[in-house]
Amino acid sequence: MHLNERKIRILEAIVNDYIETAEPIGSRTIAKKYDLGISSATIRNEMSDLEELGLIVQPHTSSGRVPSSKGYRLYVDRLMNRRELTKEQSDFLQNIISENINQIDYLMKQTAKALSAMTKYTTVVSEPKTKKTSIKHIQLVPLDEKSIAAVIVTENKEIKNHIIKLEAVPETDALNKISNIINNILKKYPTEQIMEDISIELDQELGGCEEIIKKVFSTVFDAVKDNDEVDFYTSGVNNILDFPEFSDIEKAKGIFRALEEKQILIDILDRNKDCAENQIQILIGDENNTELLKECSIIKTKYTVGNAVGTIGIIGPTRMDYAQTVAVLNAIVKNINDVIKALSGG
Amino acid sequence: MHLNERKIRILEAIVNDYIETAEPIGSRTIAKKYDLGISSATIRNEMSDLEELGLIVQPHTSSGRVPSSKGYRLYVDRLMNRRELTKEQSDFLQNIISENINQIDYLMKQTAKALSAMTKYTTVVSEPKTKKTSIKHIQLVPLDEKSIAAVIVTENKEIKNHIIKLEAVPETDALNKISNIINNILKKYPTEQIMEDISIELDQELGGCEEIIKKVFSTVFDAVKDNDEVDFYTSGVNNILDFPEFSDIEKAKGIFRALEEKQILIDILDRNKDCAENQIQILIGDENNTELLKECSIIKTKYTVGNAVGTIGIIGPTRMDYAQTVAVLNAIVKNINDVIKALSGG
DNA sequence: ATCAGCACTCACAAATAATGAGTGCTAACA
DNA sequence: TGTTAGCACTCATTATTTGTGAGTGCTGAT
Repeated sequence: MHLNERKIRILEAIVNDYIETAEPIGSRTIAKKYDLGISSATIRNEMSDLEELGLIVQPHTSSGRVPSSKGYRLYVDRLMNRRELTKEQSDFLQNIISENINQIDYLMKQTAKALSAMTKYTTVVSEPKTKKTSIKHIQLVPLDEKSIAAVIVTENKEIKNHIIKLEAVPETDALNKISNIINNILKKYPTEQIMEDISIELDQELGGCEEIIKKVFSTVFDAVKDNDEVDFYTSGVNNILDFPEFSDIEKAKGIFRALEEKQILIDILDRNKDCAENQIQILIGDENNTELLKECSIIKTKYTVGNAVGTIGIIGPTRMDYAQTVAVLNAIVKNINDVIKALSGG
Repeated sequence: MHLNERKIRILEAIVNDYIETAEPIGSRTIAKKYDLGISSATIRNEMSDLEELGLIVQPHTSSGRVPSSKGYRLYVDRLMNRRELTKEQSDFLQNIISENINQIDYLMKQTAKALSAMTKYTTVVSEPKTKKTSIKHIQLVPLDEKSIAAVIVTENKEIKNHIIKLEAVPETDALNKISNIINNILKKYPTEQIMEDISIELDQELGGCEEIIKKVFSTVFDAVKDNDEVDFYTSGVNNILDFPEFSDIEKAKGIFRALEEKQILIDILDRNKDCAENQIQILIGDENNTELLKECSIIKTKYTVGNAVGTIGIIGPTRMDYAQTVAVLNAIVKNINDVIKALSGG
């Protein structure tokens, strides 16, 4: 059966209408609402074909049709027209994102907030991560009589603090000296090697601070190791409840549960290693392979900070407004890249 | 009308039953289920009195009774028996809370998680705050060619990082020297005074680093100023959906909206300045003065870290299990105090 | 005082009917 | 041969009716 132009126009009408109304749509409605120049009976015949092609489905006999995953796929790949944001919309993004952002995590938070506010969907922004974190600089700072903080700067400019307990805390000057020794070691050997065998390093002249240095290294490495846990920010989770398809409380609960499970989100967001820079990926319905999210679609893209890569994902019902969301995502990624350039460049 | 012992026993039965079943309870049910030695007709008469006293209400004529806010109040103040946790329960808390916690925010997160997991209610833990933050120590750390981080240690041992952009970043040794100068200034004058007039300080010998120091101070003070924004962690928000009283999606939405509004939560949690250490406060129903949360109760208590004070709050339906929740909260506060002692003492 | 008994109320559930938006199929028409 | 008017049929949704049962308040006997 051939998928002629007319069938495609009808499919388009169905998708657009369903995105708008969330109600199954019938032949008569299409005939009245969209000026296709054919009667409802003809549309009925074509719809029957579209169903046979697996592009639309009937929730039950004698109800209107609804796009299937395959139907959305076709729509997204071939029919969806690139949309531009209005002036107000891009101004809104501009304002939120550029406003005095001086730290990555704040940028992530703001991005998530802006996206969920604009799209009315749920947004997840994952922290930029490299495969292996290598440490660039360590500075020890006194906290109180019995503890110091190790401030760690990683190669991609994350800053992490870790508290270390000591019998007695040296003077600030001494701490600076120890920091220096540590940094020299870091400069000389790659992080992994030190992690493998700390003792190699301890041959050097350490000015009688072996114990502290050992403690610092072991704490820091523990921190780096458990660091493959990805952090992310979620915003607009409650928007879920505004969609009629999730007004069934059990469905809503399921989605909430999924959004609560870090691992589920990580798996989905991470599935873009194959994907090119600045490209937007769309997972429709069960394409995300998560039972709890099988009625959701996810639109996502990578963003990079140095050689670290994070992901921005927008989660909505399968009938989400793909064109609009893609436009918003495109716009925000551009803004983010500017901010990041400013952050790391100057 | 006198509130005799029998009336009180009946009220207690009503409250206990309603906490358990969430269903209005009638005289016959009480007579059958609770061995009060009186007939349903007598109970009926007494219930009529209890209603007149405002302690119970009827959702509609010819339905069972439900405790009113006043009824819960009486229950909480006079009837509720102190409960002890079972061995398993306190072990559970012990495990979650004591497990290698070395930073306040991690402790907060774990606490929120543990409480919501145990109680099945929603938990909010607010960050310990002092009225005025005074800075104890500042350490500058190189980040890249154009930026440094100011690591700030406050009097109550919070650690904050702030990125500062510079034309050119000095050597590590020079940064250490500048850090020293800054710390000397901090030692000499109270933070507020420096904040009021930075220029006072700049008379001193600054070794030609006026510009950097000025920049550091202004960044840091900005940070300290906007710091009166309280951070907090929320956990178990989705538990809301498990209560039949919130199975109406509009009600659930309202509560979610309230829990999303930082200011609402802050207002409620902060309302314990008058309250003694280690005391548990209970806000029943509309006592929290928040329209959206008028069908919720809040059980909360303060905890202190140094001279900073945070709050732990548990939010549930008005028919929440007060006795159990108070017991859990008591137990966890004890655990937390131990951890905090370990954190700051040694 | 207590309580069995009785008439009454009213939310809720089940059963029934009415509605209407949708379908597929057929036969006539351009 | 593609298009379409017409018709019988389906079925979710809504409204209506009819129990049912857990509850009440009141009364009069113990």
